[in-house]
Amino acid sequence: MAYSQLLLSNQLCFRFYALERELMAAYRPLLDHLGLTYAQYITMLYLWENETGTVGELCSALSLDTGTMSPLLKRLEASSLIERKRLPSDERTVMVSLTAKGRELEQKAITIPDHIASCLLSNNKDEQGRKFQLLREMLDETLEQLKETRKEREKGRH
Amino acid sequence: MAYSQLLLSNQLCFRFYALERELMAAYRPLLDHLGLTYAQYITMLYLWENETGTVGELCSALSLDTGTMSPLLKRLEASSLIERKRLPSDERTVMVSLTAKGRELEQKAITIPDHIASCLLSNNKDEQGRKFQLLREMLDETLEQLKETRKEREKGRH
DNA sequence: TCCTGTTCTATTGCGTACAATATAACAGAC
DNA sequence: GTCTGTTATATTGTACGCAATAGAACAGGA
Repeated sequence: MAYSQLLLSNQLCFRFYALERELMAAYRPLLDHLGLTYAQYITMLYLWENETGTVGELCSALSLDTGTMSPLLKRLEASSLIERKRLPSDERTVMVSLTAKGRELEQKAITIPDHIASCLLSNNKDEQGRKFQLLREMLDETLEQLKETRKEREKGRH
Repeated sequence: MAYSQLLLSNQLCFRFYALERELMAAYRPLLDHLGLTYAQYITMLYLWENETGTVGELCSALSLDTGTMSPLLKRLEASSLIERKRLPSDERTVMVSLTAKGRELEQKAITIPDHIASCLLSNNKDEQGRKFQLLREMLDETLEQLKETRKEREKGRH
């Protein structure tokens, strides 16, 4: 027999894990229509917002590893949505920027947030709106707490 | 310039995405100690709780695809933590069960939930306890809503 | 200039995650 | 018993996600 803390039904983290994948499943048909994966989508979100960015800035903003970002950017470049150019001032740095085609794609994406919201919301939208505001705050707090704990852990190892 | 709904900072889903990976990062050093990944860990959680299960039951309980579960179980079997046997009564069905070694591993795992909780909690633990109760409820509601929407979407396609 | 250490990106290897497909075993109709 | 359709699992191919490593470019000191 299992210890109660190890029961799946008691695990907050399993809920996050399952919810994240269910969310991705909600995005998938919408993003298929744009020819993007979710990781590629948030990369485009960053670029629609900032026009350009280095690989490091993208990794940092999206909390992604270079081992994920590097091939992802190559695929976006292969789709002609972005360009990659090394800076003349520092040949180590790769600057990523939108192509015309990449900029145009934003028009196709603007309906996505509303569509996802309709998957998340049920009946009484007003109450739900307040609830999601609260949820967002709790997620931000939790994320901040996790990052802090992680930093301390990593500091302790040096 | 980007549309406000497409701003990363406004996206609830990006928070889930980032939080899920930060959570996995918190688990990783603990699970490394057991020689498990998170997906393998929740599979073991299921088996510690239920002793046995078919591949389909595991997939359903953990919301995982057979394409994920099948090789995962092979790795757990290679680590001698589980056994896989086809049922004599129905040769299509594979029954998964714990080995003695797999059952023993639970002892090493019982400290993990407390450790993760300490990564999630900050100062005033009492208030945080209530907060996480609320968070859990909201995650359950959201997950339920997403699954329902998904079912309707899939029903609509047939 | 040469050496050393750092920074920035890319690559490799392993383990998910999932769509699509394959395969074997079963169940029922005839 | 054979055919047909269904069920349960496995396999293949693509794309993350991340640790570890590699490699090129830069910065500063002797």
